Amino acid sequence: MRAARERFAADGYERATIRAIAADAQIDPSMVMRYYGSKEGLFAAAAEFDLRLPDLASVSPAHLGEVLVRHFLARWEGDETLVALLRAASTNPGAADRMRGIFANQLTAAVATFGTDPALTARRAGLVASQVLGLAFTRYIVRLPPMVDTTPEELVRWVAPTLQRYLTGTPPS
Amino acid sequence: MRAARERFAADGYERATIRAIAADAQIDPSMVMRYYGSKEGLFAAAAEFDLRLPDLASVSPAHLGEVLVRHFLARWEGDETLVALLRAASTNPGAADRMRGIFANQLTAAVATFGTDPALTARRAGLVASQVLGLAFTRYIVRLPPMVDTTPEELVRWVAPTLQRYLTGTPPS
DNA sequence: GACCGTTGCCAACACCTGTTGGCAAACGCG
DNA sequence: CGCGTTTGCCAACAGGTGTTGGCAACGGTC
Repeated sequence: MRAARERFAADGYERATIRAIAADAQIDPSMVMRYYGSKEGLFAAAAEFDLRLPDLASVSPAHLGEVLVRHFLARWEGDETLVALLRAASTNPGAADRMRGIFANQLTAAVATFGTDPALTARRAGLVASQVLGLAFTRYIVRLPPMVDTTPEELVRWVAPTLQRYLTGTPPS
Repeated sequence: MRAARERFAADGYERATIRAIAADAQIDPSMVMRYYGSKEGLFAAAAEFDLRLPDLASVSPAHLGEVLVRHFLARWEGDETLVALLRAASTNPGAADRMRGIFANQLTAAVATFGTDPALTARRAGLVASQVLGLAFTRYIVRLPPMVDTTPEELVRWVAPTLQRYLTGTPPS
């Protein structure tokens, strides 16, 4: 399972072969099939993920953005599942589905916990996702040098105000 | 060529097969090889791209963010080359290289045209890239509903202030 | 008309993919 | 011990991949 996540994170869905994963885990490829049924099943099991978002209702409203960026960065650096999902979502419809589900459900739910116009929560969550995923995409996938070289803390300081505005800012005219 | 771009944009690098591209273009797969040498060569030719960034020096400094988002959105909607590149960059190292080059050179150069601390231009460009690519990723690749349903003009209004701050804002303490 | 480069098509190669079935060994339990 | 289940491995299948070479038809040039 760890081997699967590593391969999926490093190579994406199509390049990560069952044979390579099995070799990493020092088992036979057919074992993978017997346990997970198919490659899609394996990926589905490997991409199980919980954002573990904190309860935003108990966060000082002025620090929502900061808390969120810090949380996402920590989650990303500590668990390569999200990177695997991110890579795979670009080419695999099932992975894109799952990513959509994670952000639509977990993130939108979190955004909804603190009082905001219900008609806008989905859009606010979407905008937050766009910045957070863009951060991950440029830092972990494309590896743009300025994004890789910047420390997490510095990124937090730059990006936090963005999320703060997406979350609590007044809608533009 | 058009068929190649469409396939790469829709399927990503590994799923887009030479045979399928050739079938779309109603030619023989071996013709593709003779013209472009290899699949990588074909992709390199198909992914040739110019952001066509406007001259930022001649833009009112207060509207830099707005002009940039609008330009990027128009560029993205009108030419699927960028989507192809974005999809492919997640799994193909060569495509990631090219994407890095495009944003490192073209975008950083544009950011450098208006006076800003040279030590910060790369970081500013990186942050802009993170928001712009995140926007594209959530809208065109993962297709998060709130990002797909929002009109370009509304997106401009939400995102412009973000880019504006990344470009001209004072660095956070 | 003779020549040569291009265009087009077909078949095949070598390789890798996910997936399947069978068969031997090990294990748990009555 | 005996027996059913699990574990592990090997070989093979069927299909798809990028890539190659050859061979016929065409088109312009002298």
